[in-house]
Amino acid sequence: MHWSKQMIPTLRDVPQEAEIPSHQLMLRAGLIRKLSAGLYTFLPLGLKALKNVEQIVREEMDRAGALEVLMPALQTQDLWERSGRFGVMEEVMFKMNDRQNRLMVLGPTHEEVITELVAREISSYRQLPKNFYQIQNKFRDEIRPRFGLMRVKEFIMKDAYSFDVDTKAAEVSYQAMYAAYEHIFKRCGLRTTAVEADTGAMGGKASHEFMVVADAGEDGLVQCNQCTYAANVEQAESKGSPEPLSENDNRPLEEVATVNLRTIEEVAQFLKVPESRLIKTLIYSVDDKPVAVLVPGNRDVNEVKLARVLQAENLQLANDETVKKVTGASVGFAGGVGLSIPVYADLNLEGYKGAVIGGNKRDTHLLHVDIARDIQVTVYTDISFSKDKDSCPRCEGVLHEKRGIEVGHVFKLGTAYSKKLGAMYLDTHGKQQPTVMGCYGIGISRTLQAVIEQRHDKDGIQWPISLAPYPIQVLVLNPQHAESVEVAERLISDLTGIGVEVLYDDRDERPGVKFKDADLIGIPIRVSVGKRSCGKGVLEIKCREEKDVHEIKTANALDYLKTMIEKLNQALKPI
RNA sequence: CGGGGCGUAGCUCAGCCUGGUAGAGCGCUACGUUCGGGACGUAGAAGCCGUGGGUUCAAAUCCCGCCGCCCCGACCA
Repeated sequence: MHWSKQMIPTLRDVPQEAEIPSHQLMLRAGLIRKLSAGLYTFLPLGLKALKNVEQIVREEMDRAGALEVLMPALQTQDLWERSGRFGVMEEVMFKMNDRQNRLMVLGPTHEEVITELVAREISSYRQLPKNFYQIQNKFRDEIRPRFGLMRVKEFIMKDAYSFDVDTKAAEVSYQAMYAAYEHIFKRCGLRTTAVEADTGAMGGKASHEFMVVADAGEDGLVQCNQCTYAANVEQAESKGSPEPLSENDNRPLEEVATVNLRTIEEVAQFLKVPESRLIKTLIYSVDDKPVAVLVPGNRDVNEVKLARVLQAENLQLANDETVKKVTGASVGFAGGVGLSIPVYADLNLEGYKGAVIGGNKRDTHLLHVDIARDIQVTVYTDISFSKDKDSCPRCEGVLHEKRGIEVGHVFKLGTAYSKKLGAMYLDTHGKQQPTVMGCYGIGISRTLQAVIEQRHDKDGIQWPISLAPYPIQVLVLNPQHAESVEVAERLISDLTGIGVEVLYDDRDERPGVKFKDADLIGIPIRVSVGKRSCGKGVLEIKCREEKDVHEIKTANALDYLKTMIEKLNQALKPI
């Protein structure tokens, strides 16, 4: 492909709209252009790379025995009513009416559609297991699209759904997908970390997210420095901090005036104690009943964990009025002592002594709190967020907090959808059973951007050869120099002959411009031809990821390049 | 949706405070000189100053509304 015939609108300046490196580079390298917030056009180079991701995903899904289908993006609302998810998902769905005034939605995901299909088509254990996948556009009315392709309103996703006869068989399907995901991301040149995750609005029993560790990530995760434990912070078990939080203090409770000091920070500063010495008391409304929640002053309540512990449908911080009624004081002075509502205390607080807590009285806190002595705790349980440097819940190691981009997610769904939508089969005894489901997503477009986020330098993208729009780029430094052109075109024709697609920078530009653009768009192998190299009878070959330029005799160049491509491919082979 | 910022040429931005001829660099077109890491000269094209209203003799500039975009938060497979 001649550069002059391609459409590669590289930019010298960073567009104002882009903040993170991968987003900036996608725009500058001419991969994408924005139509509107959260909506992007893929330009030719971006589309080629995207299709390469798709192809890898397709190959690995096929290899894992999944069957490709394509479901409609446009769906009827009643399907969502039947699964009972219309309520939870309504906010993110684009909705419209057809000409018969039926309410339609653009699919944010496809559990409903596939389960409906399976309900109709599968009726016997003999037809199971099955795993269906598709690569298709999903639509979500995101509250805040951001970071280029990271979070958008329309994006490309691979979603797969497995159906099994029982939990044990479903586990096999789950593991097969987990393994396929490891292969996929490895082939994409990504380093990912699989973390235990919350299942959120998907429902279901267990899940893992595949994270690309990056500062620009939207999710927090913790990872053990010794064992393999890693989890989303939403989910991570908290074994607490290794540092001792309390001191041996057997003095009786004592009131202290804390006039207008409401926040943990203010009180800690005033009393000159570390924030961890305070006990944070929060009043929650749980399905309209108040409960008190106690966590160390330096930790935050994890509402996901809390909701799980309380088996709550609806959980929110209580309003000021309730707080006053329950504690007798306004927000800021609530404390766990002497409350007549259930008190849930974080595990980290067990055995706390010498603590400080709100006095349930305006402008008052209590000193020398001994939680066992002074507070009627209903139960100690894990309800706070894990923090950097917490002890690992699995071993003696220490957890480290990182940011991650979620590129894939695998869920064990159980039978919730199959029961609601009637995806039943007859077992060997002729009994009706619900299929046991799993679902597995990969953000294709997001993965593409995550690769750039992880593989770039100050000059531009560093594509893995598996995703690169072209594996090789040939620069003719001076198109006026007939011999250069001749040498270049002969090489290109040789490469094309063995099935290697080449980007040929034939533009009448100064060499510097071509070098800069080559680095920016990140083609893995660069071959330059100029007067100098022609004089020596060599070609200059450089790997985008390496510094050194290799001078290779023109006659040997083809073999050299073949080996180089092979080597680059080899490095991306899954184990 | 709450908080913050920004909308002026294709891109990056100045001009706005203190109202009076719409600017720079890059990019683009033509010609010439150049030609191994984003060249130089000359001549050009290109802007409803986001949008609607108001104030004023006069608005890119001051005031009000709206729209769009970006960031933080809340929210979210």
